[in-house]
Amino acid sequence: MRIRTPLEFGLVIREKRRQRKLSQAELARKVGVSRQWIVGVERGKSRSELGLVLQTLNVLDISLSVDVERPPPASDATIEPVDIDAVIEAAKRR
Amino acid sequence: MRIRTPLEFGLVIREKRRQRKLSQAELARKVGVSRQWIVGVERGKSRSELGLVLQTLNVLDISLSVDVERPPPASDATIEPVDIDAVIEAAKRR
DNA sequence: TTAATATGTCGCCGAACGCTGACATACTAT
DNA sequence: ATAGTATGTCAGCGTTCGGCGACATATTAA
Repeated sequence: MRIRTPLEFGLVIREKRRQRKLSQAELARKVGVSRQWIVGVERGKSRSELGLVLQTLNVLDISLSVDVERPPPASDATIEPVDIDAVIEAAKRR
Repeated sequence: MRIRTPLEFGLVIREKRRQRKLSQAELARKVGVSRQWIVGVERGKSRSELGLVLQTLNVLDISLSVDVERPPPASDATIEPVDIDAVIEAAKRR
């Protein structure tokens, strides 16, 4: 599933926590945060600490991955233009 | 690529930023954060705000996803045990 | 080498964090 | 109904954030 927002993270976490039959308090203990913090992430709090969020995912065995593809922004040549004059200048100097 | 730590996030961001030939300053402007903040995430600062990190990934067209699989914690029956007495009790009452 | 960019680090600031503890309101099971 | 559990929210507190501006140190270009 594609993740774009903090809320989506929260929903995934909540889902997995329930699958695991853990209360917020139990999960909090395992992750090493307060129960209120769990409430926050699950509700999509955007300013949650990245590290704690990752820690939570790890505890719940939720694996996160980035696609290393190339979705070109729009349409443009990716070929590097060459400044021929600069090349010549550089060649002269050595 | 699997992401487990804030540092891994940082490395991916840095990589993609360079592919896009953006300076930290330019990326910062696009994301709407300070240049110092970019320095922080790229170095794996664990307490970076989740929302800003996601915003950065979006700007760089880095897509994030969670695997909805089931990597069983170890080995145990996932079959729910049934409390037969409880069921009978419940049936009596209605 | 020299100049220009890019990157990393510092201190100061107001704002928000995450924690504890306490309540209030669901939800469940008996 | 009623107790037990789960969840959401509040205030108060010390800590850290992320922004700004200023430097110091790479890295790159001429």
